[in-house]
Amino acid sequence: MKNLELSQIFSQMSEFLEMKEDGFRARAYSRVARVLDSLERDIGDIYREGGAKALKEIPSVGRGIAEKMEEYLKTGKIKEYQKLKKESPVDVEALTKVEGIGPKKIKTLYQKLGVRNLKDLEKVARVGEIAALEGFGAKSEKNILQAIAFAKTSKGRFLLGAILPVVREVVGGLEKLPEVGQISAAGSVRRMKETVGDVDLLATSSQPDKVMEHFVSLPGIVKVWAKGPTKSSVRFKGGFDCDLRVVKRVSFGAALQYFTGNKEHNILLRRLAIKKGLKLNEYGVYKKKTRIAGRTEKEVYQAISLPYIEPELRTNTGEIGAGLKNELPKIIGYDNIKGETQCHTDWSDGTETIEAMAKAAKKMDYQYIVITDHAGFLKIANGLDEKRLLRQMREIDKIGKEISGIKILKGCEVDIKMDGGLAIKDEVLA
DNA sequence: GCCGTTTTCGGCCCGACTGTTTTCAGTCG
Ligand SMILES: Nc1nc2c(ncn2[C@H]2C[C@H](O)[C@@H](COP(=O)(O)OP(=O)(O)OP(=O)(O)O)O2)c(=O)[nH]1
Ligand SMILES: [Mg+2]
Ligand SMILES: [Mg+2]
Repeated sequence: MKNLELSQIFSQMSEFLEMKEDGFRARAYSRVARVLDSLERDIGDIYREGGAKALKEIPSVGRGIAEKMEEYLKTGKIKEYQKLKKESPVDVEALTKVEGIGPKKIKTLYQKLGVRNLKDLEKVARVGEIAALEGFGAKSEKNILQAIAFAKTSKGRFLLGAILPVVREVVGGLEKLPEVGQISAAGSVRRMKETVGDVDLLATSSQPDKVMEHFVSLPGIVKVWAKGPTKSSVRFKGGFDCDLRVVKRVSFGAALQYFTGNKEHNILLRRLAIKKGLKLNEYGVYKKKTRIAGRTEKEVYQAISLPYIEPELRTNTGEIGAGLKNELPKIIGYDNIKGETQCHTDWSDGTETIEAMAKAAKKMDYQYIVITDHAGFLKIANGLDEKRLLRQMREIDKIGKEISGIKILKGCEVDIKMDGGLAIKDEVLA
């Protein structure tokens, strides 16, 4: 699978082109890198099956980039990339990971100080050579040194499941504030992407300064990257960043749309707005100077002739085209889930009682819950033997009569013996 | 470099924060 390799090469080419002030070509390469990152299929398979023609059918891939993909798949090299790299032999991948360092600064640092990699950068910053540079100063030199240190301890992307508890905690810390109105997770967390690069949060308030002041002094923050009245960004000690945006109530929908992304989805919406003679930003949809939508996301989508699109679908994979034709798929929501079919209780290795589990399921509007504790010989999970299993069944019947509005069903996660048979007799299971 | 039921040429999303700058470039979301 060469998708990742190609994406990284095109990302670097984008930075090199930006150094050469070729902004639009740079954007084309950066776009195609993002497309490759989220491409489900192996680029090699696509090429083998359909050749360069199939490559060009990938959005944002045209003749030029298809040729480069083909060249890489055939030879393992891209001449254009090697040429750019020879012109500026710098490790753009590592250097751009330093917060605040981009292609233009890399160019200056290379041309004036010969900086090629992180080590070089740290060295020239330590001896004060950066501060003396035109366009830089004492502050930027200090920031660079700090940012290098944080880049070294950065953990990259996080699993959604690992970050959700943290999101709840930070949201909880902000909710306490009387100045905070609405608050919501945004970004890749709200889109429920499997991995997230950071935590994005949106709040409404008529006193944003107070909210921001509170935000940047939350416990566990090790660095404030930026702080302003509508946008602040911090690093937590867990190695992840958190961005907070604060807007007025009237802009909540537009801001939530903007901050939920993804980036390409946003750009497509904004282009759609332009086509209609409108302007879309995080404050609303505007006709000339007047805001015509912004309070809710639905309002924003409708103002540009689209149905509401669920966050999970905002991935720039055809959802806008589907929306225009009213062919959006229905996604399975929490309220579509009718019951729980696998759960453990304190009868085996769970922590809650049957009654507590049933009540929790009822609270979630489930119609039924199946109790499936371990059963058989596995002592490590406190598995039920036949006697206890039968006793549990009687208990389930009893609790079922006590709690109305939910059906408690009997089941179990039964061990399989070495000979392939089940560890509980059929008569008991039936 | 990509793209098109307004275009095969001429556009390409739009705004916040910082530092260094006397008016804005660079980076980031
Ligand atoms: N219009 C516009 N919106 C952007 C741009 N960059 C980011 N955004 C919006 C959409 C993103 O989903 C949102 C949050 O930015 P992030 O960089 O945190 O991206 P996101 O959370 O989608 O992915 P992540 O998992 O953090 O890498 O901000 C941009 O260049 N233009
Ligand atoms: Mg994010
Ligand atoms: Mg972010």
